[in-house]
Amino acid sequence: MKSTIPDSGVPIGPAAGNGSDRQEASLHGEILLRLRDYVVEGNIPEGARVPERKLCEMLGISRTPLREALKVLAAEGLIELLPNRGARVRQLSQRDLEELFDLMAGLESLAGRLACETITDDEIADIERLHYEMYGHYLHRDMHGYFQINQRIHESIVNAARNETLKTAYANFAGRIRRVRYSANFARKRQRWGEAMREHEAILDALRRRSGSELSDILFQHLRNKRTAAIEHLTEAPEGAPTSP
Amino acid sequence: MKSTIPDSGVPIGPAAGNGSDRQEASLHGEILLRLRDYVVEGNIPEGARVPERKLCEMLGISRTPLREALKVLAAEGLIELLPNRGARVRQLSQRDLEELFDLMAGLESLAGRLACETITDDEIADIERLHYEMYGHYLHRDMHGYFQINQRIHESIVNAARNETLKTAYANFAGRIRRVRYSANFARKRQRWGEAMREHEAILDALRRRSGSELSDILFQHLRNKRTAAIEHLTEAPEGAPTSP
DNA sequence: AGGACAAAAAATGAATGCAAAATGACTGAC
DNA sequence: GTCAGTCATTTTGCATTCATTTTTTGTCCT
Repeated sequence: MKSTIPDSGVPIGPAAGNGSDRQEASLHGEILLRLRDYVVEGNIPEGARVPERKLCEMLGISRTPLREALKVLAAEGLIELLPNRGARVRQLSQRDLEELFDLMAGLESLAGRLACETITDDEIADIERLHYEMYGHYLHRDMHGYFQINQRIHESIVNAARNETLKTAYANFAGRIRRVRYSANFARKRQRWGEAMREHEAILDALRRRSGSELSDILFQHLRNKRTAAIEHLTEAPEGAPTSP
Repeated sequence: MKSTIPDSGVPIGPAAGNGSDRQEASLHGEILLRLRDYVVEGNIPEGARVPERKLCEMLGISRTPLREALKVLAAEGLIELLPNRGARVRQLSQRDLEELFDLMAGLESLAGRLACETITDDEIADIERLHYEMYGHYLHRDMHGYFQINQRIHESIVNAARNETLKTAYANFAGRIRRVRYSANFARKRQRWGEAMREHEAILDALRRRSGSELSDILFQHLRNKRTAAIEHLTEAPEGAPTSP
């Protein structure tokens, strides 16, 4: 057996009904979007070799635009290209994950600092609403609901920074760890959960006072704690592939 | 012929003696490195259209690997690809520059915070040496020398963070504004210069005390001030590089 | 039977070819 | 004299083709 890609019928057909209405003018752009999603969503096992041929017939295109897309994905850090041996989904070592988490922490910390400069009362009110909604989920021990709101809060902070470049970079790095992040979310223990809630309150407090420097610290520490929990969880339950470079 | 590329004989010959010994196995990798440098160093005027054909004969290759490299450069934000109308060097608006400077400030601020966790006394001593060397340049009003050391200090801090992912991201964004940054360096007025020196002393102080949170603040503010000076300078002298050909 | 070597098969990297779109120039009308 | 429309040329986007490199398969020898 050569193909390492799960052959699930027609995963990404040529003109398969794309749920979202986004459409790229060029073929390689279209391919890029679809392939990126396909990889980010974890449809290809980590470290699996990805024969161009296979992808070509999956996507119903020739190799040229596909290869262009692969180069871009490699530049984004999602896959890696081995010379003369094709592409493989990038395998993130524990160290890579730590570095990525720290980087994300830094970016969100920056977002918080910048947000304090320009955020409006309305925006803060929105975040407060989200916070209380999240608190409800916390009280009901609804982890999934909690986590979705949590994501939206952090997203709101990044948006409030009013820095598209930062937002793009944040999205890029988020994509790299999305697969892991997902399982990491559920790694949150009860104890850590309560802690996180308190941290979120502190975040709101600093935001209300527009104390950028404080918010920056709190956000960084908050995400640092999250990182620790996530990494712990991953080393406890190594999902299929053990971490080895 | 309305080639917008300065036709300086053999700008990047096929096997032109590359000063550095770095060599990529694949052609597209080689091309990518050379084209990136070529663009970053400002050999192509901003917003200039870049016909593939021209680049191909400049580099002595066919269009396929070139186009792959262009896609990657576009993903990196150095150039932009207009559908069916080729590539152009990305023109950075003032807003783009502000965003990039802030992002760089955030990354360096993060680097400082992380560095405080693991930096050794020797590394600090190295930075102190650089600092005093820089102080010498300051006293002698040697702006060029000052600036080179300044770069090395900031580089040392990023290295001390021991985060390759951060370092790569930092290098990427630095590339985007390198052209501007270069002229911005010389924008430093006397007054701002003295200020910068004091800030650098505060940086060293926080570093010695391993106070990550403080260092983070100081670095961000330091780079914020730099940003202001740079943007001011650019709006004062909007068109053309200070050093005319 | 197991391992080493060699040839076949397949995959990758790069070049070329072809259709569609865009650019530019020329012509003609007002 | 200016502007609009049409056509030729150039350029881009993608498919196909060619040349290496890698991987697999098959055979032979120990």
